Amino acid sequence: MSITEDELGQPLSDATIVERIVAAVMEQKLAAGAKLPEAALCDAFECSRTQIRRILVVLAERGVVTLHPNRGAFIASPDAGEAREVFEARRAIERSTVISAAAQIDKTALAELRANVRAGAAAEARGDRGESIRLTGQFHLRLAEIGGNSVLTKFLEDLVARTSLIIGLYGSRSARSCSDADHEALIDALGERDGARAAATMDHHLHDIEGALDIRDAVSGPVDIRRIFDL
Amino acid sequence: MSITEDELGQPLSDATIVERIVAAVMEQKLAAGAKLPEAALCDAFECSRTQIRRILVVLAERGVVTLHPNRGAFIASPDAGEAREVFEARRAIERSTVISAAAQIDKTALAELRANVRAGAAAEARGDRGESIRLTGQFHLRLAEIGGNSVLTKFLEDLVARTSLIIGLYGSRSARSCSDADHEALIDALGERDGARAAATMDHHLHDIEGALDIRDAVSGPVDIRRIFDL
DNA sequence: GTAACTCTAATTGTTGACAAGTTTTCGCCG
DNA sequence: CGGCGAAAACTTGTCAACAATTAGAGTTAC
Repeated sequence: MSITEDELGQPLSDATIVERIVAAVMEQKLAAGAKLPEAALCDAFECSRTQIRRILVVLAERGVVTLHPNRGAFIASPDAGEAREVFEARRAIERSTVISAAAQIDKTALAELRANVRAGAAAEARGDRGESIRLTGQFHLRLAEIGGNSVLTKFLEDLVARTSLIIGLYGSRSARSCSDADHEALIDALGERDGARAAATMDHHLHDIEGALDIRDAVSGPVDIRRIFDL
Repeated sequence: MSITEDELGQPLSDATIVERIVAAVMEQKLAAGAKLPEAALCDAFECSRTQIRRILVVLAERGVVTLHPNRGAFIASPDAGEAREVFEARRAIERSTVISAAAQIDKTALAELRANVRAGAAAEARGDRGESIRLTGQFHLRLAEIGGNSVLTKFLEDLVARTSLIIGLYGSRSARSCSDADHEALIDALGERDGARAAATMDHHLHDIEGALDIRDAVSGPVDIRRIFDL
């Protein structure tokens, strides 16, 4: 069973394949550091190597994939510094998107966001961690879309995917990535069109997520085995 | 005479060629809408079509180039909506970079920024518009580097290049893109490590630049010739 | 038992030829 | 003379074969 199953259809577009790979990353089905062999991708998506190589360049440009010359493509694994930079970048961007969203939001959009939170809670309840993570990412992206700036939304898409990798790398098994309570507080502020409060809430929210992680670089040099085992 | 003239050297790296094309855009040597034929680029940079095609994908991903299927690559020409989005994105990002920069800046970095302003003024005085524009862009990027967030810096690199296109499209011939006075005010605030003031100055500065432009879409539909000539 | 070395297999990177599509040119007709 | 249409020339997109590099297995020596 292939990932795509395009039912005898035409070849998938670049955009579609990129989206599917990014989605797999967000659902934690592709972990940081995973190898992406060209042949396997060609096989899975039933496409040519030319197309896959082009797609890998795009993913590398987005920071989701790292290309090692002559060794191939791997899902990126952000180090501690990059992880912190991604969160700082998200705070900068989402502060802006959420203020715009507060100014523009309508009943329909609010209902949509509430539905997202409900669906996320349901996924969490039934233990579908991948879907839960995907939905919380979706929440932030929907917010950016409501804000109406496609340039910022595109930046945020990349950052959300990279955040999934960071949570996979530095998060504990139990901790939730985004709390529903935070998202609800955000929705409340948006409902009252209170941009400043929404921005403050978002800033707090992102700090919380980052704070719940244990962002430290693994020691890469000559490891002191004795130290690790307290000998 | 080729653009590169690598003096019998090894083939240029992807990164180098991308940088050179972006630099040409920033210096307004490549205007919005210009066609980039693969053959011409291969010729100029003395490289293979494979490499050029890969580079065009990267530039497209960065928003500097637009790819029209079966028609080739063109320097992007942002419409009015995109232009405004780019400025809003810059305000979001540069607010953050400038606050970080204020917290981290030292004498060396300050001197460097002052030198940049002087060089820009000199270029302006001798009428080297390209160099002047390049240097003002450089100023903003240097600031981001001082801020120390490479993720935001990379985003800003793309936005600065796109801003050059926007200024080329919507700016009047005479207007300067970035005023030296603004940059000096920024340096002053940074020198006093006053992040909040630096952020406010930057916000003002970016609004000024945008305000000096006449960002309107050319009417693309059935043009009313009579209206245009006031008949 | 381990470390270093070699050889094989597999994967990535590049090249050149070919197919598909688009622009331009040229000729024809109104 | 201007507009229309067909054909040629050119440009882009794709593919398959080939070259280059690396990972891994197996072997040997210590």
